[in-house]
Amino acid sequence: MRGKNQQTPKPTEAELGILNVLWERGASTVRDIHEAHYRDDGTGYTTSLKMLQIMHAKGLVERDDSQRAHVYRAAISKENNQKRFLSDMVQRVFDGSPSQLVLQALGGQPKASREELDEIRALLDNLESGKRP
Amino acid sequence: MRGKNQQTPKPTEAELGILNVLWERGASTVRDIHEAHYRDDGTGYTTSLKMLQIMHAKGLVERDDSQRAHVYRAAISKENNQKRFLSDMVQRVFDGSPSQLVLQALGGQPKASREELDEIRALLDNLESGKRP
DNA sequence: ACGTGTCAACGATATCTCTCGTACGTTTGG
DNA sequence: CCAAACGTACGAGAGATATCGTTGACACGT
Repeated sequence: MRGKNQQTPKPTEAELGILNVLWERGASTVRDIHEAHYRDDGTGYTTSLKMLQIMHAKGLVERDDSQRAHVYRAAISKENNQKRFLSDMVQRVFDGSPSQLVLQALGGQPKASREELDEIRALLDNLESGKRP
Repeated sequence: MRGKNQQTPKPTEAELGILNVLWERGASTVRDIHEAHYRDDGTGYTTSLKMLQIMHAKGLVERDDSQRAHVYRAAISKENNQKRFLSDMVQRVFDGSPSQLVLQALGGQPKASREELDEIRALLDNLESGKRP
């Protein structure tokens, strides 16, 4: 089905919520994920299950079905997913200019702390001094 | 109409494409927008029209219907929309940490030019010296 | 006055995402 | 040994998004 597709599709809203659980807890059963993420909103267990199945069909998660309760884990890394969303957003909202995004992000309401600013500055120094292949 | 709901909904994918055209060209007729944006993909004219009508109903665009060919213009600024998307994304993909987004954006593949890096550095200096909301 | 072409308005449809109910198999406690 | 609990699979269906066809109004040249 997806033999040639080099790229997994971009996760949807609900899928992202599940992926966040997997990135945080590591490999988990459907029950675990459901308890951790859908505790309050009254969502049914089968909804979680269906989500995982869909995500598995899309290649977003992998699973170990050797046990009765299948164990799912994220098939893409959190950082990779962040880059994916980032580049999509740069393309669609920031005219393909990453720095424009950075400027807007730094000037935004949720202010970055002093430490974080320093961290960013450090990264800037790193980028400027050594050209990384 | 401006009393209670001052928040326009977040633009969808297709709506964003149209908004980009409006931000670039300024106020335009449906025909203009259609020619500029849907030239290649064979999308019909009525599709463009319908999108503009939907966006108008949502408050994403305003229009001047004094002429026969109505003239549409964006009802939200590009910068505002960028902030909107940015904060949504920070929340959903970056655990609410804007600096994490910045770090990922700077470290990513898409080249950030020397000039852009300097610009970012300048902004950093600005942020550290004087606090201006 | 009339036909031709452009336009807005509206409804119908296809597709995607998310949710749940039901069916059915497996494990386990009494 | 059997029933209750737990697990997966599957399909139906609600809601949103995007696309298109059709209809009627209006302007303009001849």
